[in-house]
Amino acid sequence: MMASDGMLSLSWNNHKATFCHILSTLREKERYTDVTLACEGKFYPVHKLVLSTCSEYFEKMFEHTPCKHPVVVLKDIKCADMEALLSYMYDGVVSVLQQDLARLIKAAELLQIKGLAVPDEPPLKELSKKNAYPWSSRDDRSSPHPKRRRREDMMTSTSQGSSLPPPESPPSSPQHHQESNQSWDHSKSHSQDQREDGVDQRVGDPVEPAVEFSSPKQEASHNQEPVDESLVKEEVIEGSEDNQGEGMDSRIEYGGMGGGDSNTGGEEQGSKFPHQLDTKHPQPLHEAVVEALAGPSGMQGWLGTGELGGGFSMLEGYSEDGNQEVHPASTGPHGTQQSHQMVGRANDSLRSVLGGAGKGYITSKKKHQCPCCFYTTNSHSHMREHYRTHTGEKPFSCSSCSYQSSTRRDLRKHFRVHTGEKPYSCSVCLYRSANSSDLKKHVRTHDRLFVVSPLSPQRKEVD
DNA sequence: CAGCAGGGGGCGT
DNA sequence: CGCCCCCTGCTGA
Repeated sequence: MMASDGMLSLSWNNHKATFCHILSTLREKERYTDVTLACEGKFYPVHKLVLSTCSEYFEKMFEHTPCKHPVVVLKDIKCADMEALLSYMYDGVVSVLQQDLARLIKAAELLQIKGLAVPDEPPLKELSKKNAYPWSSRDDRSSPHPKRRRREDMMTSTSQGSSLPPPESPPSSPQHHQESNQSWDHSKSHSQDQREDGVDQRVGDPVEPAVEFSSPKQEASHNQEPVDESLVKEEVIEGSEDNQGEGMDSRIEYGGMGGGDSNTGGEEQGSKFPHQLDTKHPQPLHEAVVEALAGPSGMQGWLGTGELGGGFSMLEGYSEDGNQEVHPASTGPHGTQQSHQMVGRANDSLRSVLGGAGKGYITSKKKHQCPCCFYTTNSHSHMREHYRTHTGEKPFSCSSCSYQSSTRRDLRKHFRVHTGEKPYSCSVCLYRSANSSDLKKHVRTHDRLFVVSPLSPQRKEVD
C-alpha cells in the first residue's frame, strides 16, 4: 500500500491469482457463459470475454457474431487440445505431453491463442520493421517465440511449478479420451439445451438450432458401441436439420417403383468463418503440422509426407447431417468399417494429391478443404459429396433394392440396372451400356482392333 | 471383357 | 445444385 498526498493506493496482492481462480470457477459452474465451443462432440460453455482476450481470432469472430450465445463448432481440433487451450486461457498454464505439444501448438495457431501461437505482447519495433504478423512467417517457425519456448521448456520439464491442478492431460490416443469424458459431455449437452436463445454460431453454419447438435450426439453416445466411436464423432460434429430436405427426395422413384424407408439424410450449408480463418492464416501451418505428424497422431501414417493441401482450413465446417442410422443395406460393424474407410479414403485422397494428375491440388488455393483428408475443391457441393465418403452417409436409396448411394448420380446410374436402360451405344457394334465409362472401356477394345487411317475415316482391322 | 460402383472435375442454371 | 463426363477398381463370366 502506498500513500502520497493523502491518496491511498490499495493493492490486491493476489489479484491475478484470485481473478484467474474466479474465472475458472465461473467456467466450471458455467456461470455467465455466453458462448459454447463444440469440439469432437463435446461442448464447452465458456466466456466470450476470456476467448476474446486470449485470441484475436475469437475476438473477430464474436465481433461479427451478433448472436447472444453462439455455438462455435471447431472441427479438426482435438477436444483434448481444446480443453488444454481452455485451461491455458483460463489458468494461464497448461500441462501437455511432449508428444502432444505439436498438435496443441497447431490448434493454438489455428485459434491464434496469444502466448502460444502469437505473442501476447506484440513487439512493436518488429511490427514496424517487418510485416504485421512476423510471428506467422516461416522463418519464425524455425525459431519459436520466447513465449512458446519457455512453455515448451516448462512442459517438457517434470517440475511444473504451477499450483494449479493439471488440466485434463491429453491422452496418448485421441480417439479414446472421448469415453472418459462422456458423463461430462452429457451434462454439458443438457446444459446446452437450457440456453435461452437457441441461435447457434457454428463454424460451418452460422444459424443452426442448438438442438441439432446435441440430440444426435446423445443418441449416438447412448446407442453406439465404443467401437463406433469414430462414427459417433462424425455424427456429433454434424448437424442434421438440412437432412430433411434432401432426405425427403433421397429415395428417387423411377418408373413408379415402390417406395421405401424414408431417409432423413441431408447436409449442411456452407461455412463462414473458415474463410475468415484462412485469411487470418495466410501462412500454412506447415511446420507445426509436420511437427504434429511426427507425433502420435493417428494421421501420421498418411500425413507424414508433409504434403499439405493449399488452404488447410481446419475449421471448414463440412459437417453433414447427424443422422447416421445404419440402413439395412449397411451390414456389418458399421463403425469399424467406418474407421477403416476413413483411413482408406484418406489414402486415396492422398494418392490423388500426390499423384496430382496435374490437378494442382497442392499449390492451388481452393476454397474448401476436407477436414478429414487432403481433398480440396472449389465446389461446396463437391465437398459435401466428398465428405460423405468419410461419414459413410448414403442418403439416396434405391426403391427397388437395398442399394444406397452417397450421390444422386450414383443412384441414377444404379437404377439402370433395374430398368435395363442402356443409353450408351457403341458406334461400331451393337454394344450398349448403361454406363458411359463402360462404353468407353468397350470402345477401347475396338481401338485395339482397329486403327483409323488419317487418309480415310474408315477403320482398318489390324489384329 | 462386361457390369457395377465409387469418386473427382467441369459446366450450366 | 444438378447433371454430365471422366477415371478407376473390383468382380465374375
